[in-house]
Amino acid sequence: MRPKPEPVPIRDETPLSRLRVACSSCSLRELCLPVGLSDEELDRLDRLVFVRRPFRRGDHLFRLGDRFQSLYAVRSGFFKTQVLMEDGREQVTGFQMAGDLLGLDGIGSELHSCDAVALENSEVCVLPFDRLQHLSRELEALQHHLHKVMSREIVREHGVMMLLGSMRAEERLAAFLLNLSHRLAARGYSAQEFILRMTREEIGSYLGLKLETVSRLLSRFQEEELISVQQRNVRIEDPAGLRRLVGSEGTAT
Amino acid sequence: MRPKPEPVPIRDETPLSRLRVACSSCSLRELCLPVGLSDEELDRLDRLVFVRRPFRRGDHLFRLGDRFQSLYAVRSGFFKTQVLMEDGREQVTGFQMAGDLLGLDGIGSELHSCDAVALENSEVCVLPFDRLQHLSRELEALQHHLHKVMSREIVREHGVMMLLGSMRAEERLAAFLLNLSHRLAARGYSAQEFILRMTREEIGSYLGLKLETVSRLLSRFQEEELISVQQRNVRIEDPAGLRRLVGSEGTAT
DNA sequence: CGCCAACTTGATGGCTGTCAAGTCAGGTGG
DNA sequence: CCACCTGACTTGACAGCCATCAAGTTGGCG
Repeated sequence: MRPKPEPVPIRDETPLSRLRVACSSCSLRELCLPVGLSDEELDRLDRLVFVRRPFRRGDHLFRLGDRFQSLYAVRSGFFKTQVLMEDGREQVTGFQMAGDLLGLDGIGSELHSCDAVALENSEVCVLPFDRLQHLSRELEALQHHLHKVMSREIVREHGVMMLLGSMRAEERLAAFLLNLSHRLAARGYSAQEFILRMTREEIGSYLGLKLETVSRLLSRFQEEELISVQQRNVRIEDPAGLRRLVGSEGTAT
Repeated sequence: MRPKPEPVPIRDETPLSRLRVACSSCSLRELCLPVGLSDEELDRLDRLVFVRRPFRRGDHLFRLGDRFQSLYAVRSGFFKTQVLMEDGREQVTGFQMAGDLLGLDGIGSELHSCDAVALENSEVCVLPFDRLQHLSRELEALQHHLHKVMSREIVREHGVMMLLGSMRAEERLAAFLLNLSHRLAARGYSAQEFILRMTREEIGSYLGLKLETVSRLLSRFQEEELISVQQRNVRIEDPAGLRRLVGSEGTAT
């Protein structure tokens, strides 16, 4: 059922793979963990981060049941996280792009409680959690930021619960498109035009809908001139119209 | 629409209301923040916790938009948290009982992003967050436990997303009843027989269902001899049968 | 005792799921 | 370079689950 992952050592410390990445010079600095750190603090964070080799579409960053050791910051590319039921049903719990953190689910039980899968060729920064925790005891700004990141994840999930529990299909999809647009814009990409990195089925799983419903709604949004869609290429033609559909700012992720 | 709260100072430090509560002697010690602290560490935690006066049914512990200052540990009673949409729709995001922590949503933005409402007469311990954060920089065990609590909240919400996105109505309600039963059992109450502290509408909101659907399903579960229900009194007659309905251990909160 | 909120139960309808054919695009091999 | 093949997507017809609307019923409380 689930393809065997290529064997990827969690902490390969050989000189070549332990290529250092400088948070201090990373373009994602403002979106990722280092927010608000001083130069000296950034330098200390730099010393515990190391890049892991790239992932290809379909590769698992971690799986349900894997031992938790590190958080991962997406450096480039796109991931999804999903939880599974015994009968095989799966629920996508989020889509992560550059600057987003992965692995927070594992802290509580020392085991990962979901799967993280690359949706395209991607690269992550590895943050060994014990060292991160140790450092955050010394750097107040880092500690505070880590707490904020976790809190924001909780708030994001509240938004998803609202979406799944109280919205109709068209509201969910409109909120999803607006959210994607906002997040891409925050990373310097076009808010108006973008490429969906996930399938209709993955969107549907995230939104609690079937892929046919997602497809039908995308077609209908196009007829109503809210968007243009061709395969995975999307252009938001009428953001205000989409916002009207949702009845809110579309803040849910 | 929303009843005006009775004015409740967030930090009333008058001698009477600042009754000290000893974590070290609290019966919830094993469920709440102090897990794994030494005597000396417990003592230091004690010094920053103080009890707030009781809440009555319907009182707000905090509201969307309130300034975030403290976490709250439920000492007795029952709360719900909910998020609101502009058009008035609301989504219950959780039910909190003794030992559960409230307010994690506020850390990220310094503002609370949901409402917390007492479902019955209740009492909470107030944990000023800046002092908690400061102390957790010195006490590794406290720091680690705080991270675990936040991580577990994220995992809990994954479970709710699974519930809302991938389960049918009867599965959701069965999972809900099993979860309530487990949590009450963990606190020393009967796992078999308990009182629902929330209305059918609140259950429905949490589960993404209408109150009529909840009511119908409870009746059907009773016909099928899975439970006995009379108003808010519930007795689980056939936990295995409920578990079979869910297809999983019913771990979602 | 009477009121009201909470709850139950029935009838009906609509949104979204299910099943079934197609269509399209990209990649591979001849 | 082109034909084929496969996975992803679209679209239609139909069905079922759950929402909606509408009466009641119950229990708690003033």
